[in-house]
Amino acid sequence: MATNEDLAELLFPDVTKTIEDLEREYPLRNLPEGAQVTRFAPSPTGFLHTGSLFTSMISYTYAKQSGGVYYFRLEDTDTKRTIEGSGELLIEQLKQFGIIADEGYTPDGDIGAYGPYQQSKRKDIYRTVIKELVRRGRAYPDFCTPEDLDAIRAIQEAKKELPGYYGVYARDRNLTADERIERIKAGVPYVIRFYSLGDHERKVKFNDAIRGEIELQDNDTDVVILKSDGLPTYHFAHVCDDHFMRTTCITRGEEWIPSTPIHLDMFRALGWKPPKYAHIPSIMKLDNGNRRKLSKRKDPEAAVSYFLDEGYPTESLLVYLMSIANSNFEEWSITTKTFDLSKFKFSLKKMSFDGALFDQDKLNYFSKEIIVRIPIDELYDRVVAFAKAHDEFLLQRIQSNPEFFKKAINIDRDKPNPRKDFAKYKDIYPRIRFFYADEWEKMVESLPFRDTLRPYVKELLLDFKDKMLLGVDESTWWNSVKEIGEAHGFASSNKDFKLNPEKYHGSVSDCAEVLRVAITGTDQSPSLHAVLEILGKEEVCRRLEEIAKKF
RNA sequence: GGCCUGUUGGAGAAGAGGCUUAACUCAUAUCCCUUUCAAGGAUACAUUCAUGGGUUCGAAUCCCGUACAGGUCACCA
Repeated sequence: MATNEDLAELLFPDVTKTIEDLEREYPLRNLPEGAQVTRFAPSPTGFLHTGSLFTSMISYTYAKQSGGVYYFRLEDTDTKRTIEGSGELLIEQLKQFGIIADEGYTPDGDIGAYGPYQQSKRKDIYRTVIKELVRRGRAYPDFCTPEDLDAIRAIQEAKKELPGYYGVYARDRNLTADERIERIKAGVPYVIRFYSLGDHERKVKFNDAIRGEIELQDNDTDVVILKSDGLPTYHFAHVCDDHFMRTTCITRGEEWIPSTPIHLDMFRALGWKPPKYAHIPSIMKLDNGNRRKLSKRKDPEAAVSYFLDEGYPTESLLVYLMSIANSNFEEWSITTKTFDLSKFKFSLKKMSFDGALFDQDKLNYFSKEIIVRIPIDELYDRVVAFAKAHDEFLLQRIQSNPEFFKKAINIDRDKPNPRKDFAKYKDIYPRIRFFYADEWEKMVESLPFRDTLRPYVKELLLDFKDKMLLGVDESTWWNSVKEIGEAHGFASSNKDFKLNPEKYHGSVSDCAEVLRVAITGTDQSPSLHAVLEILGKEEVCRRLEEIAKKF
């Protein structure tokens, strides 16, 4: 009569290592008390999701602030969904946000002593552990076909019982070693399942680092741990990898809460100490009055690349996400007058349990505050970098006259109450395009002069051209505008105009409006004085003359 | 359907039996300042904490039920 030992040998003849060997190979980390080992472990199935950035930011800061280790592991066990090169892309995008792993998978090879950091390269480890499990009767080959499984599920549905491979429904659970060996030798395809000793009627408790104690029904299903392609499932890989990589805190999406009993069941079977779990809430979006998870298909803001393409500084998104993670961050940043995330004391306990609605307004608010604090030279460099990556036209514009561009975006940014015009780099050009002669030419086709002002436009503009002072300080310039206005019947102050509206055509503000429309093509612009100084006398006169001619 | 988690303003949320007349921030509105816009300043915005009961001298805070929302039940993670 064959034993499980025989079965294990038949299944994994090439495995010579034992779990003890692995324990020695991956010793406990020598870290100070309280230091946390966290990880970000995505599957290479696409671009970085905003929720993933959120989770990785939390993992990263949690590890860093505790003096621990944050590493990156590639979970590439789903060969069907794997997208070539997306692992590299994920790392690249994370890097732009300053989330750089201490160890882990990189395109140029692994860094760190706990690798491989790519699940497809860890087969030997999984097989070693599973061999041991088989030997101990805690894992077994299951020969069910997908059709068999469907049939089981159909019965369960009909009987309104819980779906799953458990108890009497676990068809191959109680096969003898002989029967198993016989089928394997006959070449019947199989997967390896975990042999659960759990009791569904019992409850298991665990302490979530965010939510506190969670009580769930114990796992009693024999989940598959090794797929027919020889790769492990998530459940098993998580238990194995996080054990041998010595992760202390699992940060993962809240959708994993219901399967935690499976993981705990396996940790129990292996006699390993389970890590701490922190289930991170997902970022939500309002859709027809209902909350739902940010969806990559429906919501552009679900992809981190969207924010990069729009030209949000990376710290804007990070700061926004931190304000969701720990709502006291905002007050902290106001009192300390800084957005430096590394100085903020992050706490898992302060996280809220339900997912926040993604709030573009709030992001924009933070981003304006952040951009206005960037010194002009650095801002310039950043916009250039953005243009190089995303906007060829803007790049040409900037390079045609860098100093000119720099002045145009710097208007009134140095004041105590600075202008906060830009939430993202994409906002910049539309606001300053009138500075460029060709754009201005396009705009003058239809100028928003008010009808009541039109009769005075020509004379006013001509006089501005001849008599307005340039190259002087703002109040001197402004006085000259007032004088010209007065000569044409415009009150030199709004108060005078309001007192005797019948005596005037309008007030200085109307004069300024005429000037503004002519020069900038719009009735809303930053400080006219600054605009005129940047454009220079020659261009100002040219514009005034050209518009005057049209009247 | 079973199980789990959650429910405080338009949004993020403080709050942990009396310090709450429910903090703070964003958004919105109005006013002030002002040559437009932006910025800034001021004010307004939950008689009430999903809902119904209960405990208590006292509840957003504790207990029970109900409703609603989200998650999960794969050889996907």
